[in-house]
Amino acid sequence: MTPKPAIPRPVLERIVLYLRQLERFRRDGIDTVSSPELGDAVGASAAQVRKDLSYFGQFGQRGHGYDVRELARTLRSLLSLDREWRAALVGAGNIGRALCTYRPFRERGFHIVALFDNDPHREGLTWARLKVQPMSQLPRTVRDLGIELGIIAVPPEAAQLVADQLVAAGVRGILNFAPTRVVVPENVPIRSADLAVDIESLAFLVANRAEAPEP
Amino acid sequence: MTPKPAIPRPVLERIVLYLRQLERFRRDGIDTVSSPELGDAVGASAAQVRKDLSYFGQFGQRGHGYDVRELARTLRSLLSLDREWRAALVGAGNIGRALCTYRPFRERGFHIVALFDNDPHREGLTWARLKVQPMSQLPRTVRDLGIELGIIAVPPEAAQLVADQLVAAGVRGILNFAPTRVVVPENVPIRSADLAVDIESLAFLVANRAEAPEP
DNA sequence: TAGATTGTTAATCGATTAACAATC
DNA sequence: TAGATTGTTAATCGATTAACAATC
Repeated sequence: MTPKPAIPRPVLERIVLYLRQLERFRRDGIDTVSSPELGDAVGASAAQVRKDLSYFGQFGQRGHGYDVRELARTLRSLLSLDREWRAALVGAGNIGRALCTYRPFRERGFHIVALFDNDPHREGLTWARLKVQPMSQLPRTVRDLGIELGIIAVPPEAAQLVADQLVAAGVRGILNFAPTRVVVPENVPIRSADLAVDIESLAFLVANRAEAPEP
Repeated sequence: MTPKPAIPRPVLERIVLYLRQLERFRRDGIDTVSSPELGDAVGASAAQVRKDLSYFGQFGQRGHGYDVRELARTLRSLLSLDREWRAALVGAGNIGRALCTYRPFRERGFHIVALFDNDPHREGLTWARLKVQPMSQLPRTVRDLGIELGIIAVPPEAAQLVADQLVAAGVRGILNFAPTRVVVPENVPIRSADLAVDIESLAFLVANRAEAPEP
Protein backbone atom coordinates (compact mmCIF):
# COMPACT_ATOMS: atom_id res chain seq x y z
CA MET A 1 0.00 0.00 0.00
CA THR A 2 1.57 3.25 -1.13
CA PRO A 3 1.02 6.09 1.30
CA LYS A 4 -0.08 9.15 -0.64
CA PRO A 5 3.09 11.01 -1.60
CA ALA A 6 3.68 14.11 0.49
CA ILE A 7 3.13 17.42 -1.25
CA PRO A 8 6.36 19.46 -1.23
CA ARG A 9 5.99 22.65 0.76
CA PRO A 10 6.67 25.02 -2.17
CA VAL A 11 4.08 23.19 -4.23
CA LEU A 12 1.49 23.52 -1.50
CA GLU A 13 2.06 27.24 -1.19
CA ARG A 14 1.71 27.77 -4.92
CA ILE A 15 -1.46 25.72 -5.03
CA VAL A 16 -2.91 28.13 -2.50
CA LEU A 17 -1.96 30.96 -4.83
CA TYR A 18 -3.49 29.22 -7.83
CA LEU A 19 -6.76 28.83 -5.98
CA ARG A 20 -6.77 32.49 -5.00
CA GLN A 21 -6.12 33.53 -8.57
CA LEU A 22 -8.76 31.20 -9.97
CA GLU A 23 -11.32 32.83 -7.70
CA ARG A 24 -10.27 36.22 -9.01
CA PHE A 25 -10.59 35.00 -12.57
CA ARG A 26 -14.02 33.74 -11.67
CA ARG A 27 -15.00 37.10 -10.27
CA ASP A 28 -13.80 38.67 -13.50
CA GLY A 29 -16.03 36.38 -15.47
CA ILE A 30 -13.26 34.23 -16.92
CA ASP A 31 -14.36 30.66 -17.46
CA THR A 32 -11.27 28.92 -18.78
CA VAL A 33 -7.53 29.37 -18.22
CA SER A 34 -4.45 27.75 -19.65
CA SER A 35 -1.40 26.95 -17.59
CA PRO A 36 0.59 29.88 -19.06
CA GLU A 37 -2.24 32.27 -18.15
CA LEU A 38 -2.53 30.99 -14.61
CA GLY A 39 1.24 30.94 -14.25
CA ASP A 40 1.61 34.51 -15.47
CA ALA A 41 -0.96 35.71 -12.99
CA VAL A 42 0.82 34.25 -9.98
CA GLY A 43 4.42 34.50 -11.14
CA ALA A 44 5.05 30.86 -11.92
CA SER A 45 5.95 29.14 -15.17
CA ALA A 46 3.38 27.17 -17.15
CA ALA A 47 5.37 23.99 -16.58
CA GLN A 48 5.34 24.63 -12.87
CA VAL A 49 1.59 25.12 -12.81
CA ARG A 50 1.02 21.82 -14.56
CA LYS A 51 3.58 19.95 -12.46
CA ASP A 52 2.14 21.36 -9.24
CA LEU A 53 -1.40 20.45 -10.17
CA SER A 54 -0.27 16.97 -11.13
CA TYR A 55 0.52 16.27 -7.46
CA PHE A 56 -3.19 16.44 -6.83
CA GLY A 57 -4.60 14.95 -9.99
CA GLN A 58 -5.58 15.70 -13.57
CA PHE A 59 -7.84 18.69 -13.95
CA GLY A 60 -7.27 20.07 -17.42
CA GLN A 61 -8.61 19.41 -20.84
CA ARG A 62 -5.93 19.02 -23.49
CA GLY A 63 -6.21 21.67 -26.10
CA HIS A 64 -8.45 23.84 -23.94
CA GLY A 65 -7.04 24.41 -20.50
CA TYR A 66 -8.75 24.37 -17.13
CA ASP A 67 -12.31 25.16 -16.19
CA VAL A 68 -11.89 27.99 -13.72
CA ARG A 69 -14.93 27.35 -11.59
CA GLU A 70 -14.42 23.61 -11.45
CA LEU A 71 -10.71 23.73 -10.71
CA ALA A 72 -11.31 26.30 -7.98
CA ARG A 73 -13.95 24.10 -6.40
CA THR A 74 -11.69 21.06 -6.60
CA LEU A 75 -8.71 22.82 -5.08
CA ARG A 76 -10.81 24.32 -2.30
CA SER A 77 -11.93 20.85 -1.45
CA LEU A 78 -8.49 19.27 -1.68
CA LEU A 79 -7.05 22.00 0.52
CA SER A 80 -9.93 21.62 3.00
CA LEU A 81 -10.81 25.25 2.48
CA ASP A 82 -14.42 24.47 1.75
CA ARG A 83 -15.25 24.46 5.41
CA GLU A 84 -14.86 26.59 8.52
CA TRP A 85 -11.81 26.45 10.73
CA ARG A 86 -11.91 27.59 14.32
CA ALA A 87 -8.87 29.09 15.94
CA ALA A 88 -7.83 30.23 19.39
CA LEU A 89 -5.65 33.31 19.47
CA VAL A 90 -3.19 33.66 22.31
CA GLY A 91 -1.75 37.10 22.98
CA ALA A 92 -4.00 40.14 23.21
CA GLY A 93 -1.37 42.56 21.94
CA ASN A 94 -1.08 44.54 18.75
CA ILE A 95 -0.83 41.78 16.20
CA GLY A 96 -3.39 39.80 18.10
CA ARG A 97 -5.88 42.61 17.75
CA ALA A 98 -5.18 42.93 14.06
CA LEU A 99 -5.64 39.23 13.44
CA CYS A 100 -8.99 39.13 15.23
CA THR A 101 -10.57 41.01 12.38
CA TYR A 102 -8.17 40.10 9.59
CA ARG A 103 -10.22 39.92 6.43
CA PRO A 104 -8.19 37.39 4.42
CA PHE A 105 -8.61 34.93 7.29
CA ARG A 106 -12.32 35.52 7.58
CA GLU A 107 -12.94 35.30 3.88
CA ARG A 108 -11.38 31.87 3.81
CA GLY A 109 -13.39 30.56 6.69
CA PHE A 110 -10.79 30.94 9.42
CA HIS A 111 -12.58 32.19 12.50
CA ILE A 112 -10.91 33.26 15.67
CA VAL A 113 -13.46 32.22 18.22
CA ALA A 114 -11.53 32.67 21.47
CA LEU A 115 -8.91 35.01 22.80
CA PHE A 116 -6.42 34.36 25.58
CA ASP A 117 -3.88 36.33 27.51
CA ASN A 118 -2.34 35.86 30.88
CA ASP A 119 -1.72 39.52 31.55
CA PRO A 120 -4.32 40.47 34.20
CA HIS A 121 -4.42 43.97 32.71
CA ARG A 122 -5.80 42.50 29.54
CA GLU A 123 -8.21 40.00 30.99
CA GLY A 124 -11.77 41.03 30.44
CA LEU A 125 -10.97 43.23 27.46
CA THR A 126 -13.30 42.63 24.57
CA TRP A 127 -12.18 42.66 20.95
CA ALA A 128 -14.36 41.85 18.02
CA ARG A 129 -16.96 40.58 20.47
CA LEU A 130 -14.44 38.24 22.11
CA LYS A 131 -13.60 38.53 25.77
CA VAL A 132 -9.97 37.96 26.68
CA GLN A 133 -9.75 34.81 28.78
CA PRO A 134 -7.01 33.60 31.10
CA MET A 135 -4.92 30.69 29.85
CA SER A 136 -6.43 28.47 32.49
CA GLN A 137 -9.59 28.44 30.40
CA LEU A 138 -7.82 27.20 27.28
CA PRO A 139 -8.44 23.42 27.51
CA ARG A 140 -12.11 23.84 28.30
CA THR A 141 -12.69 26.39 25.57
CA VAL A 142 -10.82 24.39 22.94
CA ARG A 143 -12.97 21.42 23.77
CA ASP A 144 -16.26 23.24 24.04
CA LEU A 145 -15.88 25.24 20.84
CA GLY A 146 -14.22 22.56 18.75
CA ILE A 147 -11.13 24.66 18.15
CA GLU A 148 -8.56 23.05 15.86
CA LEU A 149 -5.98 25.75 15.32
CA GLY A 150 -3.90 27.86 17.69
CA ILE A 151 -2.38 31.21 16.83
CA ILE A 152 0.58 32.42 18.89
CA ALA A 153 0.89 36.18 19.10
CA VAL A 154 2.86 36.58 22.31
CA PRO A 155 6.41 37.83 22.93
CA PRO A 156 9.14 35.35 22.01
CA GLU A 157 9.94 34.51 25.63
CA ALA A 158 6.44 33.15 26.14
CA ALA A 159 5.97 31.40 22.81
CA GLN A 160 7.22 27.93 23.71
CA LEU A 161 5.12 27.73 26.85
CA VAL A 162 2.05 28.88 24.97
CA ALA A 163 2.71 26.31 22.25
CA ASP A 164 2.94 23.57 24.87
CA GLN A 165 -0.34 24.71 26.37
CA LEU A 166 -2.04 24.83 22.99
CA VAL A 167 -0.91 21.31 22.17
CA ALA A 168 -1.97 20.05 25.59
CA ALA A 169 -5.35 21.67 25.08
CA GLY A 170 -5.78 19.70 21.89
CA VAL A 171 -5.24 22.06 18.97
CA ARG A 172 -4.14 20.24 15.83
CA GLY A 173 -2.05 22.94 14.15
CA ILE A 174 -0.28 26.14 15.13
CA LEU A 175 0.41 29.42 13.40
CA ASN A 176 3.26 31.16 15.18
CA PHE A 177 3.85 34.88 14.96
CA ALA A 178 6.44 35.04 17.70
CA PRO A 179 9.93 35.64 16.32
CA THR A 180 11.41 32.53 17.79
CA ARG A 181 11.60 28.83 17.22
CA VAL A 182 8.88 26.77 18.78
CA VAL A 183 9.10 23.01 19.07
CA VAL A 184 5.97 20.89 18.99
CA PRO A 185 5.23 17.19 18.53
CA GLU A 186 5.59 16.22 14.91
CA ASN A 187 1.95 15.34 14.50
CA VAL A 188 1.11 18.99 15.10
CA PRO A 189 1.96 21.03 12.01
CA ILE A 190 3.33 24.46 12.74
CA ARG A 191 3.97 27.41 10.46
CA SER A 192 5.86 30.47 11.49
CA ALA A 193 5.11 33.91 10.14
CA ASP A 194 8.33 35.58 11.13
CA LEU A 195 7.90 39.18 10.10
CA ALA A 196 11.24 40.17 11.57
CA VAL A 197 13.05 37.69 9.34
CA ASP A 198 11.17 39.13 6.39
CA ILE A 199 12.12 42.73 6.99
CA GLU A 200 15.67 41.91 8.02
CA SER A 201 16.38 39.89 4.94
CA LEU A 202 14.76 42.64 2.89
CA ALA A 203 17.16 45.14 4.39
CA PHE A 204 20.09 42.97 3.40
CA LEU A 205 18.84 42.75 -0.16
CA VAL A 206 18.40 46.50 -0.33
CA ALA A 207 21.82 47.19 1.11
CA ASN A 208 23.43 44.72 -1.29
CA ARG A 209 21.15 44.97 -4.24
CA ALA A 210 22.55 44.22 -7.65
CA GLU A 211 23.94 47.40 -9.13
CA ALA A 212 23.20 46.36 -12.68
CA PRO A 213 20.03 44.39 -13.34
CA GLU A 214 20.44 41.70 -15.99
CA PRO A 215 19.74 42.96 -19.50
CA MET B 1 36.21 40.60 -11.92
CA THR B 2 33.96 38.13 -10.13
CA PRO B 3 30.80 39.71 -8.82
CA LYS B 4 30.25 38.62 -5.24
CA PRO B 5 28.23 35.42 -5.39
CA ALA B 6 24.58 35.93 -4.48
CA ILE B 7 23.48 34.55 -1.13
CA PRO B 8 20.74 31.97 -1.60
CA ARG B 9 17.46 33.06 -0.05
CA PRO B 10 17.23 30.15 2.44
CA VAL B 11 20.78 30.86 3.57
CA LEU B 12 19.98 34.52 4.14
CA GLU B 13 16.96 33.71 6.24
CA ARG B 14 18.89 31.31 8.40
CA ILE B 15 21.69 33.80 8.89
CA VAL B 16 19.09 36.18 10.31
CA LEU B 17 18.06 33.42 12.71
CA TYR B 18 21.66 32.74 13.70
CA LEU B 19 22.16 36.38 14.52
CA ARG B 20 19.02 36.45 16.64
CA GLN B 21 20.11 33.36 18.51
CA LEU B 22 23.62 34.65 19.03
CA GLU B 23 22.18 37.73 20.67
CA ARG B 24 20.13 35.54 22.97
CA PHE B 25 23.20 33.51 23.83
CA ARG B 26 24.96 36.76 24.58
CA ARG B 27 22.16 37.87 26.88
CA ASP B 28 22.45 34.52 28.65
CA GLY B 29 26.14 35.12 29.24
CA ILE B 30 27.37 32.53 26.76
CA ASP B 31 30.66 33.54 25.16
CA THR B 32 31.38 30.74 22.73
CA VAL B 33 29.25 28.40 20.63
CA SER B 34 30.00 25.52 18.32
CA SER B 35 28.12 24.92 15.09
CA PRO B 36 26.13 22.02 16.60
CA GLU B 37 25.05 24.23 19.51
CA LEU B 38 23.99 27.08 17.27
CA GLY B 39 22.31 24.69 14.89
CA ASP B 40 20.35 22.99 17.66
CA ALA B 41 19.08 26.30 18.90
CA VAL B 42 17.64 27.35 15.57
CA GLY B 43 16.69 23.98 14.15
CA ALA B 44 19.47 23.60 11.61
CA SER B 45 22.24 21.03 11.30
CA ALA B 46 25.79 21.80 12.27
CA ALA B 47 26.90 21.33 8.68
CA GLN B 48 24.30 23.79 7.55
CA VAL B 49 25.43 26.40 10.04
CA ARG B 50 29.00 26.15 8.85
CA LYS B 51 28.06 26.09 5.19
CA ASP B 52 25.77 29.08 5.60
CA LEU B 53 28.38 31.11 7.44
CA SER B 54 30.93 30.24 4.78
CA TYR B 55 28.97 32.31 2.27
CA PHE B 56 29.97 35.34 4.27
CA GLY B 57 33.44 34.42 5.43
CA GLN B 58 35.38 32.53 8.06
CA PHE B 59 34.42 33.34 11.58
CA GLY B 60 35.25 30.34 13.71
CA GLN B 61 38.25 29.02 15.50
CA ARG B 62 38.98 25.41 14.81
CA GLY B 63 38.75 23.34 17.92
CA HIS B 64 36.86 26.05 19.80
CA GLY B 65 33.87 27.32 17.89
CA TYR B 66 32.63 30.85 17.41
CA ASP B 67 32.96 33.88 19.62
CA VAL B 68 29.35 34.81 20.27
CA ARG B 69 29.78 38.54 20.67
CA GLU B 70 32.13 38.89 17.75
CA LEU B 71 30.11 36.76 15.34
CA ALA B 72 26.96 38.63 16.29
CA ARG B 73 28.65 41.94 15.63
CA THR B 74 29.99 40.72 12.32
CA LEU B 75 26.66 39.37 11.13
CA ARG B 76 24.84 42.52 12.21
CA SER B 77 27.24 44.47 10.10
CA LEU B 78 27.09 42.16 7.09
CA LEU B 79 23.31 42.20 7.18
CA SER B 80 23.28 46.00 7.54
CA LEU B 81 21.39 45.65 10.77
CA ASP B 82 23.84 47.83 12.67
CA ARG B 83 22.02 50.93 11.56
CA GLU B 84 18.56 52.46 11.44
CA TRP B 85 16.14 51.85 8.63
CA ARG B 86 13.29 54.20 7.93
CA ALA B 87 10.06 52.92 6.50
CA ALA B 88 6.82 54.37 5.19
CA LEU B 89 3.73 52.39 6.00
CA VAL B 90 0.83 52.55 3.59
CA GLY B 91 -2.55 51.42 4.87
CA ALA B 92 -3.95 52.65 8.15
CA GLY B 93 -5.96 49.52 8.82
CA ASN B 94 -5.62 46.80 11.38
CA ILE B 95 -2.29 45.32 10.44
CA GLY B 96 -0.96 48.77 9.75
CA ARG B 97 -1.74 49.82 13.28
CA ALA B 98 -0.11 46.72 14.69
CA LEU B 99 3.06 47.23 12.68
CA CYS B 100 3.44 50.84 13.80
CA THR B 101 4.42 49.69 17.24
CA TYR B 102 5.70 46.22 16.40
CA ARG B 103 8.51 45.50 18.84
CA PRO B 104 10.64 43.12 16.78
CA PHE B 105 10.89 45.81 14.09
CA ARG B 106 11.80 48.53 16.56
CA GLU B 107 14.36 46.47 18.36
CA ARG B 108 16.17 45.86 15.12
CA GLY B 109 16.23 49.51 14.12
CA PHE B 110 13.32 49.48 11.70
CA HIS B 111 11.36 52.65 12.27
CA ILE B 112 8.09 53.49 10.67
CA VAL B 113 8.36 57.22 10.33
CA ALA B 114 5.38 58.01 8.13
CA LEU B 115 1.89 56.70 7.64
CA PHE B 116 -0.26 56.96 4.53
CA ASP B 117 -3.80 56.16 3.59
CA ASN B 118 -6.07 57.48 0.91
CA ASP B 119 -9.27 56.90 2.79
CA PRO B 120 -10.45 60.40 3.81
CA HIS B 121 -11.99 58.88 6.92
CA ARG B 122 -8.57 57.91 8.09
CA GLU B 123 -6.68 61.01 7.13
CA GLY B 124 -5.66 62.97 10.14
CA LEU B 125 -5.78 59.99 12.48
CA THR B 126 -2.74 59.76 14.69
CA TRP B 127 -1.11 56.47 15.61
CA ALA B 128 2.06 56.11 17.59
CA ARG B 129 2.58 59.86 17.16
CA LEU B 130 2.25 59.58 13.37
CA LYS B 131 -0.42 61.46 11.53
CA VAL B 132 -2.02 59.64 8.62
CA GLN B 133 -1.11 61.45 5.41
CA PRO B 134 -2.72 61.29 1.98
CA MET B 135 -0.77 59.44 -0.71
CA SER B 136 -0.12 62.70 -2.50
CA GLN B 137 2.38 63.50 0.24
CA LEU B 138 4.37 60.30 -0.33
CA PRO B 139 7.15 61.53 -2.65
CA ARG B 140 7.88 64.60 -0.58
CA THR B 141 7.90 62.70 2.71
CA VAL B 142 10.08 59.89 1.38
CA ARG B 143 12.57 62.48 0.22
CA ASP B 144 12.45 64.69 3.29
CA LEU B 145 12.74 61.89 5.82
CA GLY B 146 15.18 59.72 3.90
CA ILE B 147 12.81 56.79 3.81
CA GLU B 148 14.25 53.66 2.19
CA LEU B 149 11.61 51.01 2.78
CA GLY B 150 7.91 50.83 2.00
CA ILE B 151 5.42 48.60 3.79
CA ILE B 152 2.19 47.74 2.03
CA ALA B 153 -0.73 47.03 4.33
CA VAL B 154 -3.69 47.79 2.09
CA PRO B 155 -6.33 45.50 0.60
CA PRO B 156 -5.16 43.34 -2.29
CA GLU B 157 -7.00 45.41 -4.93
CA ALA B 158 -4.92 48.46 -4.02
CA ALA B 159 -1.56 46.79 -3.52
CA GLN B 160 -0.13 47.10 -7.03
CA LEU B 161 -0.96 50.80 -7.29
CA VAL B 162 0.56 51.47 -3.90
CA ALA B 163 3.68 49.56 -4.89
CA ASP B 164 4.00 51.65 -8.03
CA GLN B 165 3.64 54.81 -5.98
CA LEU B 166 6.20 53.67 -3.45
CA VAL B 167 8.70 52.88 -6.18
CA ALA B 168 8.04 56.19 -7.91
CA ALA B 169 8.54 57.96 -4.61
CA GLY B 170 11.98 56.38 -4.32
CA VAL B 171 11.80 53.62 -1.76
CA ARG B 172 14.46 50.98 -2.29
CA GLY B 173 12.69 47.92 -0.94
CA ILE B 174 9.16 46.79 -0.18
CA LEU B 175 7.57 44.57 2.42
CA ASN B 176 4.16 43.50 1.18
CA PHE B 177 1.42 42.31 3.51
CA ALA B 178 -1.32 42.34 0.91
CA PRO B 179 -2.35 38.82 -0.10
CA THR B 180 -1.60 39.32 -3.74
CA ARG B 181 1.26 39.37 -6.14
CA VAL B 182 2.91 42.72 -6.66
CA VAL B 183 5.30 43.40 -9.51
CA VAL B 184 8.11 45.90 -9.10
CA PRO B 185 11.28 46.73 -11.04
CA GLU B 186 13.91 44.14 -10.37
CA ASN B 187 16.23 46.57 -8.66
CA VAL B 188 13.65 46.98 -5.91
CA PRO B 189 13.68 43.91 -3.68
CA ILE B 190 10.29 42.88 -2.41
CA ARG B 191 9.28 40.36 0.23
CA SER B 192 5.76 39.25 0.80
CA ALA B 193 4.41 38.25 4.18
CA ASP B 194 1.36 36.39 3.02
CA LEU B 195 -0.41 35.38 6.19
CA ALA B 196 -3.30 33.87 4.29
CA VAL B 197 -0.98 31.46 2.49
CA ASP B 198 0.48 30.52 5.85
CA ILE B 199 -2.79 29.66 7.52
CA GLU B 200 -4.25 28.01 4.43
CA SER B 201 -1.29 25.71 3.95
CA LEU B 202 -1.40 24.98 7.67
CA ALA B 203 -5.01 23.92 7.35
CA PHE B 204 -4.08 21.54 4.56
CA LEU B 205 -1.36 19.99 6.67
CA VAL B 206 -3.73 19.56 9.59
CA ALA B 207 -6.43 18.02 7.45
CA ASN B 208 -3.92 15.66 5.84
CA ARG B 209 -1.45 15.21 8.61
CA ALA B 210 0.55 12.01 8.74
CA GLU B 211 -1.33 9.47 10.79
CA ALA B 212 1.79 7.73 11.97
CA PRO B 213 4.87 9.86 12.68
CA GLU B 214 8.13 8.15 11.67
CA PRO B 215 9.61 6.00 14.43
C1' DT C 1 50.33 16.75 22.14
C1' DA C 2 45.44 15.04 21.88
C1' DG C 3 40.85 16.42 21.36
C1' DA C 4 37.71 19.30 19.28
C1' DT C 5 35.79 21.80 15.74
C1' DT C 6 36.10 24.40 11.66
C1' DG C 7 35.87 25.22 6.50
C1' DT C 8 35.32 23.00 2.28
C1' DT C 9 34.78 19.46 -1.10
C1' DA C 10 32.12 15.66 -2.85
C1' DA C 11 27.84 13.04 -2.73
C1' DT C 12 23.05 13.19 -2.25
C1' DC C 13 18.72 14.80 -2.42
C1' DG C 14 14.90 17.57 -4.01
C1' DA C 15 12.83 21.00 -6.85
C1' DT C 16 12.50 23.35 -11.25
C1' DT C 17 12.66 23.54 -16.13
C1' DA C 18 12.46 21.75 -20.73
C1' DA C 19 10.71 18.80 -23.97
C1' DC C 20 7.29 16.11 -26.15
C1' DA C 21 3.96 12.41 -26.88
C1' DA C 22 -0.88 12.13 -25.90
C1' DT C 23 -5.18 13.99 -26.89
C1' DC C 24 -9.01 17.18 -26.83
C1' DT D 1 -8.56 17.56 -39.28
C1' DA D 2 -5.24 21.15 -37.44
C1' DG D 3 -4.11 23.78 -33.59
C1' DA D 4 -3.71 24.07 -28.84
C1' DT D 5 -2.63 22.55 -24.49
C1' DT D 6 -2.20 19.06 -21.13
C1' DG D 7 0.29 15.53 -18.21
C1' DT D 8 4.53 13.39 -17.62
C1' DT D 9 9.23 12.05 -18.28
C1' DA D 10 13.99 13.34 -18.56
C1' DA D 11 17.49 16.90 -17.91
C1' DT D 12 19.06 20.56 -15.22
C1' DC D 13 19.74 23.22 -11.52
C1' DG D 14 20.25 24.34 -6.69
C1' DA D 15 20.34 23.28 -1.91
C1' DT D 16 21.40 20.07 1.81
C1' DT D 17 24.07 16.57 3.94
C1' DA D 18 28.09 13.85 4.78
C1' DA D 19 32.77 13.35 5.17
C1' DC D 20 37.30 14.72 6.24
C1' DA D 21 41.64 17.21 5.92
C1' DA D 22 43.21 21.33 8.13
C1' DT D 23 44.27 23.37 12.33
C1' DC D 24 43.48 25.61 16.73
